[in-house]
Amino acid sequence: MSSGRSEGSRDRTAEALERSSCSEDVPVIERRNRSGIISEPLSKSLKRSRTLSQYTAACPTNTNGHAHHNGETKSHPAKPQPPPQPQPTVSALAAAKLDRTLEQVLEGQNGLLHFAQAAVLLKRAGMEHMLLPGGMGMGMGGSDSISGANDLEGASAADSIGGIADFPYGVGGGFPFNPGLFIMTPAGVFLADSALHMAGLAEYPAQSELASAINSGKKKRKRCGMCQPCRRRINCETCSSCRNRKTGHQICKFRKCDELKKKPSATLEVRVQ
DNA sequence: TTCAACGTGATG
DNA sequence: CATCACGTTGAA
Repeated sequence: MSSGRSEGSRDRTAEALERSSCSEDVPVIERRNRSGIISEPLSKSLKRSRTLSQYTAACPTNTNGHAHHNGETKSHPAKPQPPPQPQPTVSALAAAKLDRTLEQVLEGQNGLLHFAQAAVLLKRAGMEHMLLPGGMGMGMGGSDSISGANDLEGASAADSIGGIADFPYGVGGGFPFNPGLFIMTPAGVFLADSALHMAGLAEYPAQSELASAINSGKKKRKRCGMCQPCRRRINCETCSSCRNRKTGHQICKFRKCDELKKKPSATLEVRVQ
């Protein structure tokens, strides 16, 4: 049980450092691992933490100078943008992007499709008419609009669709989709798997998993990457989780995502009818 | 394969 | 309720 806690003092520094400066300027303590884990800002996936734009655009391709890190943990004062690769054709790029998007969306959102993304996916599946009768609204026009993360970001108006009240189509009004196809969460509106089936997207291998995951609530959830704890980059090394990391396999208490603290069921608000 | 971390049951 | 411990997942 209470094994050596001799390390309590030595990591005080790290803790203090972090405490005093929320703006991580921790030059020294950036690497400690081998069960000392410290520095590594969450798992790699969260290093490029899914910022809002990523939730919607889900496209880290740094092509357009649209580097726009929102809540991105800016550990580096000035991030030197790696040289953009020579752009292929727009359509090729868009296609690649879409594939990426799908993957990332499927993974990143715990199986929930963000509305904007869903729209794109549906469109890709030739169902855009279902979403947008006139091809208007939410910033997605023709296929050309897919070419940039911009429009998706624009579409990320969905992000601000905090509630159904803001829903552009007024559920039950002109909205062409069965509301039951959507899952409302505090983070936005997502497509339920039934909609994915309709869109033929269920064929994606991950989909069935996700579907069952959603239904059973059994899938490992991911940190949101945006809450305070998520943005914390240093383990306190003093909490029980840190102390018992070897056996406990738990993230530092101070880094535990707020979303994950909640019960999964509390996050998934499924609208039926 | 390794490692970080989530889920969950057991325990105090 | 907090903590511990283990199994497991998911990413690198």
